Amino acid sequence: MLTDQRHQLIRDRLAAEGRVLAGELASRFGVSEDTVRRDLRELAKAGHCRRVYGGAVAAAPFAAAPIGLRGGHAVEEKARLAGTAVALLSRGQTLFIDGGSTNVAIAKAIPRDLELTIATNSLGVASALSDHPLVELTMLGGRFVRDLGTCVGADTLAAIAQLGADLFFLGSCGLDASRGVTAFDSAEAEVKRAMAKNSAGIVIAVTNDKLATAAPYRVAGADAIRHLVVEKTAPAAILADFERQGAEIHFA
Amino acid sequence: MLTDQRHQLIRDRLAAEGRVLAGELASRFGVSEDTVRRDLRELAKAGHCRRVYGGAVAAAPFAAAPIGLRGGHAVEEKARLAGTAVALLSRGQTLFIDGGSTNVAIAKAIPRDLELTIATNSLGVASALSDHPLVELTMLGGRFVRDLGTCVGADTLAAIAQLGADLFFLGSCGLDASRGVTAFDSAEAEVKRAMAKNSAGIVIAVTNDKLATAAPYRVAGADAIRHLVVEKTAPAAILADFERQGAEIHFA
DNA sequence: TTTCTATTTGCACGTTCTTGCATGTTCTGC
DNA sequence: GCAGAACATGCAAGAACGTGCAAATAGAAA
Repeated sequence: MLTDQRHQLIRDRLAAEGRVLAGELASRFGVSEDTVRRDLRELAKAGHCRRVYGGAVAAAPFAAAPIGLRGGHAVEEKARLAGTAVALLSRGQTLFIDGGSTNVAIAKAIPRDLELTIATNSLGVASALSDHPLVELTMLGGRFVRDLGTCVGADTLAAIAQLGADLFFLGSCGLDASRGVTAFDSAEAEVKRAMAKNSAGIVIAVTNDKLATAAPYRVAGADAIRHLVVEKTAPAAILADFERQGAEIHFA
Repeated sequence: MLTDQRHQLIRDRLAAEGRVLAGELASRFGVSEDTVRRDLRELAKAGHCRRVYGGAVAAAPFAAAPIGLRGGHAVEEKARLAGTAVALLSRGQTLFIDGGSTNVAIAKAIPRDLELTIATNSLGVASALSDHPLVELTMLGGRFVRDLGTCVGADTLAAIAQLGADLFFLGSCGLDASRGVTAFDSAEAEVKRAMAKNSAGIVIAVTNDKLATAAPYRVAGADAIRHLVVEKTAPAAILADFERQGAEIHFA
């Protein structure tokens, strides 16, 4: 196994789970723990992770994610959500992924050996996927909105209209059992609606702070959500409301 | 087996698997590992892959390589070219910028206080511009080509057809006074042609190694070039040919 | 075809890199 | 504070590497 390959796999695992254990990696790769420790030391030196006793944890991705990763605190939590979310994927599927830091984390967590077709209007997601050799990637162009890191507008909508997907990873929004899925921006909401319309199922992965909140623009009803990926500590009462409307709950 | 044939097979394998092993390729092709190493060295020099101990991995086309010292000179030279190229810009202009590392350098070099409208099909250029507050940015979507870091295809062409620009920064191509501007990829050439058609002027910034070279697909004649940005050490004889056909030469 | 030249290839050599082990040190949980 | 795990460091074996050189090969010229 190539050193570089090991490094990549460790980074994948860091993106998916937020942490790695030296011993576990050693047995997985079939190398000594010393070698793993050397790898982790180098990755830490390059800023890809932070070394801790027993392994390493994901570092705040400054350089890796130039766009729209504002929430630096919840990095590890988002990586955990992402790891659970990508477990929903299977080979050959077609996905819509829109913007938001959680969706960037999900894009990073997608295994490199998984064959997928993905369309996204997020520059961050596209960048994260640009080194996944088996992903057929379509960039949905349009007017670039700096604050969101995504493309919106008529061109974006026209491109979406020509596509259909198995799953739509809907990100960065308000989420309320009665008001449904909502967005902060009109044009953004329009794009999300178009993606939702052309998808067989919607997946939403959220941290607790998004639960039971709402934004001005409505995207879809809560009953449109097929998979809801949440933290272990999410309030059961809120989740029950979504579950009643047909959502499948996945705990990260 | 022909050298070019081997190179192509290696590139195919890199595209499919993201990595290759020197020993594996040697036995597969029936040549010595030395030959394979030479191949990998050349492919790496051409930017098609990154050399690692034991083999090579697919190159990240537009990823900034701050650590790599190998291309240190080229990076510095490209930054100098970029600085000269952005001096051609003035407030309120509309630009097309396509892919290539030189264009990413140019995008980075654009002053943050300059008001511009820019359309690009390059993920790297878009990322570089995503923190320029006064740039109105349009992402030209389409099928994403990993090797180029750009979007191509019918969607891209359709989006370009709706736009017009003052200047087109045409990147990463072969450049010859008689054969004109050429590209390595058919779809890429098509996009460049569309951008050229809808632009009032073409700007090309090249390092010396691109001068007097040609690729299979023709994009435009040498007489279409309005501004040619070159290194100070560029051969005067070659430049004279371009100047005769109407290009304005700018030394970085 | 034959000859000449330029390129490619394989081999030998010395060098560099990676890796696992041994050693001694540091950290964590009890 | 103690025991054990995790760690850093030094070291040696082996693999991978680059380079110089000669043989082999391809392509052009005669």
